Amino acid sequence: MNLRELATNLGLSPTTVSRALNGYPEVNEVTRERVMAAAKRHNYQPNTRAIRLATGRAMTVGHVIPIATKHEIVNPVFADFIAGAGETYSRHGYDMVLSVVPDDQEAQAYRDLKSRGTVDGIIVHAPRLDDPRIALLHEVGLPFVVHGRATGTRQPYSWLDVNNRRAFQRATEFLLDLGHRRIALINGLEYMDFAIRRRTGYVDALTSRDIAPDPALMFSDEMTEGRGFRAACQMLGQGNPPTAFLVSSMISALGVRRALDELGLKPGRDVSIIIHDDELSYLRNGEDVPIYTATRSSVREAGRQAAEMLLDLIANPGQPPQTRLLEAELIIGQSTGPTPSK
Amino acid sequence: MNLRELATNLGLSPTTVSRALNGYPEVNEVTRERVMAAAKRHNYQPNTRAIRLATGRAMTVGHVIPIATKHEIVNPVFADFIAGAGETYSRHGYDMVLSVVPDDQEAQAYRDLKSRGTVDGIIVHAPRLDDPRIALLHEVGLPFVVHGRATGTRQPYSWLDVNNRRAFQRATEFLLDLGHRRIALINGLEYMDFAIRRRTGYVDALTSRDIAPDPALMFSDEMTEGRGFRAACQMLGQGNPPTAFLVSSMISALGVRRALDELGLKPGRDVSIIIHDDELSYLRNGEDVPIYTATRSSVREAGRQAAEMLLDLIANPGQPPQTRLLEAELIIGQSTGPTPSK
DNA sequence: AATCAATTCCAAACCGCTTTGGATTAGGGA
DNA sequence: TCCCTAATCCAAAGCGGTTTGGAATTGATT
Repeated sequence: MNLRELATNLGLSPTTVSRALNGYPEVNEVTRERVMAAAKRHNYQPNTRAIRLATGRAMTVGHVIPIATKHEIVNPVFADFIAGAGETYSRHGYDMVLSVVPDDQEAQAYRDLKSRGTVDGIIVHAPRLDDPRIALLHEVGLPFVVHGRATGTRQPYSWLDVNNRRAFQRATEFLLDLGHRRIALINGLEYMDFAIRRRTGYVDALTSRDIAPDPALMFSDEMTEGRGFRAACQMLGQGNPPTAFLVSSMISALGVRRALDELGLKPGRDVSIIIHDDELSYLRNGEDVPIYTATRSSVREAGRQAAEMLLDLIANPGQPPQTRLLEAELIIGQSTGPTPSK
Repeated sequence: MNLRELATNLGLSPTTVSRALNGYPEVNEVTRERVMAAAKRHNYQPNTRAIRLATGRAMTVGHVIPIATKHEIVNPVFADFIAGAGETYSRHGYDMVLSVVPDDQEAQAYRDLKSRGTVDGIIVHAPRLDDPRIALLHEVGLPFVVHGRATGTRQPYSWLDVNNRRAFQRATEFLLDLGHRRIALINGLEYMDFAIRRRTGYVDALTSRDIAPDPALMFSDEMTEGRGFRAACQMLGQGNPPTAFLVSSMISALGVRRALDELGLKPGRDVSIIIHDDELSYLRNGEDVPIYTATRSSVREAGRQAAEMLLDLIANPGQPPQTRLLEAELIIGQSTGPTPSK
């Protein structure tokens, strides 16, 4: 059932039917109701392909997922962010397309998305230091919102981010207040923007209490269980081991915990741990009471809001870039305690 | 730059240009090369919206992600499956759209996808016992491939699945061979098809050795860390505790491990653990040597293959349903050992 | 009664591509 | 030389909607 059929069926022109369904004022209310009823009765759904061609809008937003040919790791935060963003899109009648591309073809992927008219806008994931995608998307002329920020970028752009610096500063201060002086940082890869900001927060907190950051206590790598385990083992095995860990990810923390287990150390008693908790739905920080003390910020909510921002940008072109900084909560769990008197 | 411009630019008709670019035989090779060169030079990309309308094909496949309004958990396997499927799609010039919908609107989502012509085919995730989506999609007339199977379904349909029954049967036998008699099963929700099959494999292995399955050792619920922890605590706290655990998910196993830690039990020595390992990229079972003994099957590879199957189904309609059963490997890690003599 | 504006509807153009059904030209065989 | 086929190319008709620019009708105003 298409528009033309419906129209002849009603004894009306396609024009009128289209207008009736789309709420234009130049159609009699009585007629409109007739049309609406007929549309429902015949289960008429306008063909998206035709709408898109006619209006020139794709009614679609794109998410590009670069797959590294080497260590092909999917961002664990991705699924929940997508779920949040997806909610927003469907509520607004937008589709979401995911482009999975080898990471060396990412730029071309954006260009194609634009020139083929597949999407109206883009969400940029996992921004890095001096991320080239921002300049690229400006050049290409596709509205976009970055989930995170890209230190070093000159041009203004729209972003939504968690206040990573502040979160890790507060977490570090919390540990300092508990008496810890040897605080380790198990961070993500340092070309990732969030990792840089978290380190900054950590270092700031230490130096403002006249503690020199110890490079031996600062680790940054992919946030996997294995890397977390190794880093923790190494740090705990050295002469002057840390009494507390600040860990950028729940998953790395699993590894840290395993290291503690192997050494017979109990979190919260022998060693303190604070993690950053993205509230991933499949890896909750405890069911009712938090297991880990954590800086917490829902990545799904970030997805919802980033999508809202993007749709707004698409609806109102020429608008100046929008930014939104979310504050993480510091929640107290069972993984932190005063420095053991030894 | 669109087709018409390119054509006038070349002094040709749009017809010829279209045919030249799409490899039709009724165009002179010399002309074709001229056209190709001009297309590249002007960076011409055909508008997908127009192609879709003209050809009637969406060049898109859909994945519907139902979000439960209650326990809104995103399938942890989802991201990697999508990554795998996405690779296949981009290689074939297909787009992937994700529809995030409240779970009570899932049926309508499929209907819309069809009647609005948004997609050419669908991947069905996480099938259940007597899953109604299969009959629905047959009725709607949209090609689809199920990732998993749906016990109880009469009509034939295309699916790709891991041999869950066999995997868990072998794993159970392995534990039996090590001398274990009290083997616990920490399973997923029992309305999920895979969970049913895994239980069947487990029960079969036990009964064929004349061991009656003990309901007190069989747990099934959402596969979260918390539930795994609770189940393990409860089982280990009872009079006749298990000496081995068979766990349906890496994530549940994290909880089981935490329970063991709290009781001072060491995996592989005091208690054995076998998990099912989907080879999630962000939760590897050890970096080089496996931590857990596991039944292993890459969900990303499943995504790749399921997508191939679907594209094949789309390209050759009227084809009988295709099925593919992947065998899981049983890999030996450090989490299993003989029953402690005690 | 005549005029004018508002209301209501429609025909046709358009979005950018594909595809059908020729038309034209060149080459080969009788 | 004439006819037929093959090789090239093109005009025009879709695909299924939206949107522009009227046309017809109605009602109010003078």
